[in-house]
Amino acid sequence: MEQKILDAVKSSALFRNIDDESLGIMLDCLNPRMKKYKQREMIVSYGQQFTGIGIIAGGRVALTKEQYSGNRIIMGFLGSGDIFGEMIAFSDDKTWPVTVISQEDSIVLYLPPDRITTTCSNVCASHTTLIMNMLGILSNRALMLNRKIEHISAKGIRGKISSYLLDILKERGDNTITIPMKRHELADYLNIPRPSLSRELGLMRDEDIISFEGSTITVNNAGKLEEAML
Amino acid sequence: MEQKILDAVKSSALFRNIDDESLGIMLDCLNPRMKKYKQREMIVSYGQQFTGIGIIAGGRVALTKEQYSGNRIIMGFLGSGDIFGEMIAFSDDKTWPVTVISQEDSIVLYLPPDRITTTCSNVCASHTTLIMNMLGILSNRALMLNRKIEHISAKGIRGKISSYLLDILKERGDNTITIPMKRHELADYLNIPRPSLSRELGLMRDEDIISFEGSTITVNNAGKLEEAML
DNA sequence: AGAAATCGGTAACATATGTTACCATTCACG
DNA sequence: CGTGAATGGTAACATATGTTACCGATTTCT
Repeated sequence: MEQKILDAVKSSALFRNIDDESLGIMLDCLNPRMKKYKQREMIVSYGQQFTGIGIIAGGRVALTKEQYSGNRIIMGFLGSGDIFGEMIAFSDDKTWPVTVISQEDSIVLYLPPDRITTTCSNVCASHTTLIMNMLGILSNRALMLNRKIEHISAKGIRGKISSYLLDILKERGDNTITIPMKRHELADYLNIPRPSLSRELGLMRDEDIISFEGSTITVNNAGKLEEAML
Repeated sequence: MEQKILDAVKSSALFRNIDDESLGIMLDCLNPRMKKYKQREMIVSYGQQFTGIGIIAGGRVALTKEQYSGNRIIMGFLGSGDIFGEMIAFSDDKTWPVTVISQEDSIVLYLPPDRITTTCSNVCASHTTLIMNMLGILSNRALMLNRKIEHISAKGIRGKISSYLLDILKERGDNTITIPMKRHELADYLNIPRPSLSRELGLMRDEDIISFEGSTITVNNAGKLEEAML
C-alpha cells in the first residue's frame, strides 16, 4: 500500500491509539478493498445495497440526499481519514441512507462489514480499541446529525443562518470564519434556495451583523445572531 | 429491584443476548441509580452536564429541543426499554444535546458513564456483548436522525407529511396507520405550525389522497404521496 | 356534574420565502 | 489568451406558509 494512503489510514479516528505494528497486522486481517474515484463520480447512491465501511484515503467527498432533480440536501463533507457507512454496518437496514459523491479525485478503502464485528482469527489485541473507536465515531456522527437538525429547524432563513454561524463560532475561537462551502452548497446544507440565502446574507450585512467576502464571514454582532433564534 | 423494572431492563436492546444470570452480575457491576419522574417533569435539559446513560424502566418520555417559548422541536419518543444519552457517553462534548421530558409518570435508570466503557473488575464475560449492543443502538439512533432530516427537508408542507407517512407506511405493512402523536406533536416533529398541518391534511383529504380520524390515517393513494416529494 | 383545559379544525390576512431571470465576475480549460 | 462554465449577487413577482383568532368537541379534574 502506498505511503500516502497508509498515512491517511493512520490518521483516521478509527485507528486511534493503535500502534503501527498492530495496524499492519490489522490491515492484513481486515483486507480492505481499494477503489479510486474521479471528480463528480458517484461513490455509493441512496437505496443501494451496503458495500462496506469506507475510509477516505485521499480526496474529498460529499454526503448528500438527491431527492430529485434540483433539490439536493447536503449532509456534510468528508476528507482524508474520515469514514462513512459506519451507521449501516451495525444496524438492521443494510441500504445506504445517503448518496456519496466525490468532489475531487478520491480514494476509498472498503472494510468488509463482517470482519469488523467478528474478532479476526489472528490475535488482534487492538480489536477492542477498534471497537471503542467505532463507538466514538458513531457518537460524533449522531451528534453531527443532531446539530444539523438544529440548524435547519431554526425559524426563518435568518434563524438557520444564525444557528449555523453560532455553531461554527463556538467551535473555532475567532470571529472571522471561513466556511468550507460555496454559496449553493451552504444553501443546500441549510435547506433553503440559494437566492434566498444571498438575500438574507445581504440584509444581515446591511444591518452590520456580519460582513463577508466570498466564503469568509466575519461576525460583528453575535448578540443579534442569538436574537434571530428567539 | 422490582420485577416490573427488571423486566423493562431485560427487554432493552442494550442487554440483548445476555442471559439472566449475567445480567444480574452486570447490574451489580454497573450499579445503576434509579429515579422516578412525574408527568411533564423535566428529566434532563439541553445544555446541562451529562449525567449518565438513561434506561426507561417504565413510562414514556419525549426527546425535544425547546428553542424558546413556543417553538419546540420534537426529536422522538422513548418507551420502556429504550435508552437515551448513549451519544454523549462516547463523544467529547459532555452536555445534553436534547431536553428529555416525561410524558407520563416514568422511571429512569442511570448507568454511570465510566462503568460502560471500562471493563469492570468482576469478570464480565458479557461486557463485549454489551458493547456490541451499544454499537447497534447508536447506529439505529443515527439512522433515526437521518430519517428525521429527510422528513423535515422535504419541500413544502405536503412534502414533509408525505415523507413521514411513506416512512411509516414502509415500516408497517398496512395502509391504515395510527401515528403515535397528537396533532401539535406531529406538527412539532415536522417543524411546521399546527394550523398549517391541519390545513394541508384537510386538502389532502379533499383530494382523496388520505382519510383520517384523529390519529388514525388511511392512505388511499400512495402514488400521490410519492409525487408530492418530486 | 360542572368547570377548565386540551385538542383539532377552519378562516382571514400579511408576509416571508420560493421562483425565475438576468448580470457581472471569476475560474477552468483547450 | 479566449471561451464557456461556475459562482454569486440582485430584483420582481406570485404564493405557500406563518400568524392569529375563534369555535366546537372531547377529555380531565375537582
